Amino acid sequence: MESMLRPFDLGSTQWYILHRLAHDGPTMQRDLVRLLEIERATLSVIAGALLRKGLIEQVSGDKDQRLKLLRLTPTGTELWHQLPDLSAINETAFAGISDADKEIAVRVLRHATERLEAFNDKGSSK
Amino acid sequence: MESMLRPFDLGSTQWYILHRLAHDGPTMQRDLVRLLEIERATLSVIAGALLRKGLIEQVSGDKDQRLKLLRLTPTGTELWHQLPDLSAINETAFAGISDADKEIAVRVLRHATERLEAFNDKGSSK
DNA sequence: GACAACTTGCTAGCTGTCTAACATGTTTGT
DNA sequence: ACAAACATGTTAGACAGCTAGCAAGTTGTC
Repeated sequence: MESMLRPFDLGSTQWYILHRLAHDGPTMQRDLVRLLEIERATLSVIAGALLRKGLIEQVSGDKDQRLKLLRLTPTGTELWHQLPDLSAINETAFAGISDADKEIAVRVLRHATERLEAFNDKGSSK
Repeated sequence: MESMLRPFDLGSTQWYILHRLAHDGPTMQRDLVRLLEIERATLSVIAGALLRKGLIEQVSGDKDQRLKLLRLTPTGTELWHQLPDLSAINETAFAGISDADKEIAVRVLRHATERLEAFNDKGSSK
């Protein structure tokens, strides 16, 4: 994914943000934190990169001045349409693997993740 | 893993390097690149961090002056013995998952990785 | 022996991730 | 109404990873 995006000077998380803005319209920064499951601070830096490149705009909310809305600029929209189709990545990776096996893999990883998060929370609260 | 090592000011890859040096003795930097499957440049930086902290030594080879041998210092050995047991991580993550399911998960991920690497190599040589 | 090719390591610059600490704005509770 | 608590975003400093390009040592070929 990184290597397909490199010619466009984009990273994978930058792509996810553009994807969201292109498909679901302007989005609150707060909500992107939940959607992408990254920290506020991480998003702040990455959004800063997209801002710097002029691909998105950041507008403060009306009612709640803390909230900031992210939205594609015309430049950003134009770039989005020029990007290659990344679905080949998924198809390449999982071609020839049965749905049953994919489901098992997902389940194993999800359970491991949940257990490690619980373990970590327990340890840190002590 | 990161959160268990944080109190000791170590990152996960730093731990892997110490692990190798503690269990298998001094190792050539070149070989660590293969063992950890990271780039030369990445190892260079991380070894630099361990050097800075005085946990390892870096010695140029006799015959081939390019080669550098990494080895634990007494300080590094001492720290290693104070580190907590990280095997709990593995046990926590995969407790209650059958061996068969674990094997399937490993297989799915390995195949996906191999296919993506092949895909990537093909694309870049064009 | 000399020059080319390869190997090894390093630095610079980028991406992404995190925690900690801070600034601001909103809500809540007295 | 004012102070405390909570929410949102930013900056700073770490860690880990990558590519590109440079420097230096080794090897191989003519």
